Amino acid sequence: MSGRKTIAKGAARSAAPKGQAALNEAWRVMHFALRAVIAGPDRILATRGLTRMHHRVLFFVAHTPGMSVGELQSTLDVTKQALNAPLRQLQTQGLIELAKADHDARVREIRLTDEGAGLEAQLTGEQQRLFADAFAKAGAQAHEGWRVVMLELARHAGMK
Amino acid sequence: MSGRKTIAKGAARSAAPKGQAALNEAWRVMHFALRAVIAGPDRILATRGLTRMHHRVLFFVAHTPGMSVGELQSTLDVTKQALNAPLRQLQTQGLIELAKADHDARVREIRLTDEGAGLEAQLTGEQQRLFADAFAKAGAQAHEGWRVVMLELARHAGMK
DNA sequence: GTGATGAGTCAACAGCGTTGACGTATTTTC
DNA sequence: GAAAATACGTCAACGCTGTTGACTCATCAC
Repeated sequence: MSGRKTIAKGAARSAAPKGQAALNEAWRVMHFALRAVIAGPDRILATRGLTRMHHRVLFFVAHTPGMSVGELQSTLDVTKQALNAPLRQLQTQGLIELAKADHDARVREIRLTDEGAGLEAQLTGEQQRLFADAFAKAGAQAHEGWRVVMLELARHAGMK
Repeated sequence: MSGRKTIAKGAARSAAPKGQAALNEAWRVMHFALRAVIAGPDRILATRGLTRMHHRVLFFVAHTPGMSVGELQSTLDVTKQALNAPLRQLQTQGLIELAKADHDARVREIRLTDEGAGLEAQLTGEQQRLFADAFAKAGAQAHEGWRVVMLELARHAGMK
């Protein structure tokens, strides 16, 4: 690992490392990219005393309003005990609402309140702004290339 | 910024989502890609009763042989107590060696044994194989695009 | 009515990190 | 050469976040 060149930052059109070096770089870069995307939401969540678990709840409920507790549980693949506390906290903070379902009074349907929807939008907005930025600066072709490589990687993880 | 160079998008196998949909997709895809890259090493480590912390140790020691315990500690940003157990386990499994430094008998220099180096190579090899695969299937232009976008994202995380 | 289901709760515990306090060997400082 | 400072190891207490297990309660299905 010699003192090779450091990755050019602004002008991203620098020469790509070749062969083995490229593979060494890949994992590192992905790590930092991931951290960048996570950092924003985490910071916002922390100010409310919320964690990534809360974020996950907000995320899925935003995409599937009226989701039942059980559905959310199996979606997140956690136990109901692990879900209980975050759910209550989100509720008492006025970010989500639990209401009995019409068709079955046992199930409780989860929905975002206006404030919850606002927070969720803020969180994913923060992430999307980063992606939009990166895609814009990198150009359409780079965007497409990024996408193809990512899908190729994701194939191995049974992406659904 | 985007130096206009023509990148053939021949590798694109499906239509890219446009606008907002593309941003929604990005985070999902990145998630799955990450899982794919992590899955292999995790599986191998699990068969030996090792965790990601052990992996991190192997990784850094492989890149900087003779590293001291203190250096490793601050590199990983954990306490010495948190490092102690994994370090001993790796030692008793014969994957690393701790030896007194010549220049200072207080510091212990960490090195991989042959077996440790073998495991480390297997772990990163597993990851690199995935990347190499994805890059090969996606094509050189896609690889370059991927790289540019990732660096653009990573910029926001103070990549060093 | 009986039994199954969705949800919530209490309790015990496990993993993995933390802080704090000490012990020990070795090096540096004066 | 005695007194700090340093590098490492270890014991103990604790916190966070998840788990499994057992139980209650309300509601639904037959």
